[in-house]
Amino acid sequence: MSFEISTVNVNGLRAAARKGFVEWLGSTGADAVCLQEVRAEPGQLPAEAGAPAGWHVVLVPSAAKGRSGVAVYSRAEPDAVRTGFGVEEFAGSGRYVEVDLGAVSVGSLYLPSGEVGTERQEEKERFMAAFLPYLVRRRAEVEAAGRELVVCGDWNIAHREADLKNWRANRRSSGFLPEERAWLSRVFEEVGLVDVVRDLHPGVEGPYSWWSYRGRAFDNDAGWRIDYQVATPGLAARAVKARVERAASHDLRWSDHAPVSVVYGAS
Amino acid sequence: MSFEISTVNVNGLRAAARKGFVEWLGSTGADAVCLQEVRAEPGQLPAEAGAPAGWHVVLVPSAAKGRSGVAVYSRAEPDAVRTGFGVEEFAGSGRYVEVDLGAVSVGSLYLPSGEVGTERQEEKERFMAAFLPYLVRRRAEVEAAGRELVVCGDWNIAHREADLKNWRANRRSSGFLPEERAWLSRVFEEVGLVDVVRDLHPGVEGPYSWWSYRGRAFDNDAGWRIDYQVATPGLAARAVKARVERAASHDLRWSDHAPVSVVYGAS
DNA sequence: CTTATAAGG
DNA sequence: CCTTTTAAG
Repeated sequence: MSFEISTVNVNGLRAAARKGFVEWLGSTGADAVCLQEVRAEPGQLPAEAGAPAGWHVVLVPSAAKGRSGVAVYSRAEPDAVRTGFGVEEFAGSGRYVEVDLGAVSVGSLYLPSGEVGTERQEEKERFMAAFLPYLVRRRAEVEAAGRELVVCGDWNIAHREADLKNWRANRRSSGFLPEERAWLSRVFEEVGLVDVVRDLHPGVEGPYSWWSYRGRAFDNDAGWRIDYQVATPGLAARAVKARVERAASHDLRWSDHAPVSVVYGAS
Repeated sequence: MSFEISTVNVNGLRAAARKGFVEWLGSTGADAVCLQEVRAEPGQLPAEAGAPAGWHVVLVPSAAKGRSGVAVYSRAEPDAVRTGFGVEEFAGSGRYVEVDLGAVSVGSLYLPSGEVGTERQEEKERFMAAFLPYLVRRRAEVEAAGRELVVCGDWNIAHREADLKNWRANRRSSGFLPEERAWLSRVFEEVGLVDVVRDLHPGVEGPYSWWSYRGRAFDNDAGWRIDYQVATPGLAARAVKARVERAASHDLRWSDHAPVSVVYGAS
């Protein structure tokens, strides 16, 4: 049986729920949906967003109110849930959760956004340094058990020039720094995980998954591809279809990111 | 010649301007309009609200950004402008301004709102204690010069039971405390200024000028009369008509207060 | 419930 | 530009 996974940074689930997330969730064919930047605790959400009928919800908020927060919504009940990735500094940061759904472990990642020359960029780099060994370990564990892993989410890094519209102007911008791009290359080349959407669509621009709310970024399609599904090779080989659900108009947007969805065929 | 004065707490002029204040200002027949809670500096306002054609604007913001702020809009250019009332603690608080328009001085007052048991209630009481002597002095000065005075604004006190819908439930609420009501009585009885709207309409409930945004206060007309025109007896005797411009529907509200307007006949 | 603010993105 | 928080009302 095939299954579909979607991932989207909702930029505040309370606001997204008012603007169209609930309708999107009702119409998606996905079996699992990974969310980032929920920016709310379960009790702050309306039931149709926080406990929708037909879905199991695992929500890991940040200890800091109104910040970060990741979730996995799944039609099947998860067999297991793991919160965080075992690094003290990022415990309680609401940036990673992983659920087991049959033979696949599905992670929802919200990698910190940075700003060059600030402490937030240093935090982003510490996160990257801490998360890479976790990926190495998880790949080994998962494959030793005959299972697969996909880490979905907002990785806050565009990998190559084809992954953002204005790459020349952004060579010194956080999210496209050489050291960030090199780190992502290590995830793909050293750890051996696969950028599923790029694997299915080599040699195309984008598809972008984030457009700033500032200026005319959305109208000009001045986007970035920073939301990924990063999978073990065995699972990546089963990916048959990928799409980014870019809103048809500004009025239909309910986040500054768009859902990135992948259909995986039967094993 | 008769003239009309309106007073209204706009609860943030930027928000009010988006919701209907500009249209109201364009349709009013008033010669002078006193505003309270402007909550903006002139440069933060769109021209149609901050510098409308046909009006002279005197705006006194608070030193604290986004707080308080009073203004007088007048069709004639003021002959003089006085800011504050000469008490150090409330200098820069954006709570009082007075302009001279011919033989009448028009003040715009935003008396602090309080909350029982808090420092804000103590500040309200210090303001009251400091403002009363100012009124005494100004009445004497104005009348000695053969002029009149009207202090318009949000006094944040309902005087009598007829001045709020739920007076029993609010006997211990800031805005209807015995000491606040007694202070207003002193303004009327000792200082000898006149509550113009009540003088024209004795023995009626209200008319209320403020309805909380919380709950169903507006729909239930659970209002308070806390916005006043308080005038020297000579001017009060010339008042011929008063009204509160309560919005016809929730959708037409552009503030939690409504304009209180008085027509004064020729002297 | 609504207006501001500030920080975050 | 947008969503949060916090303070104020």
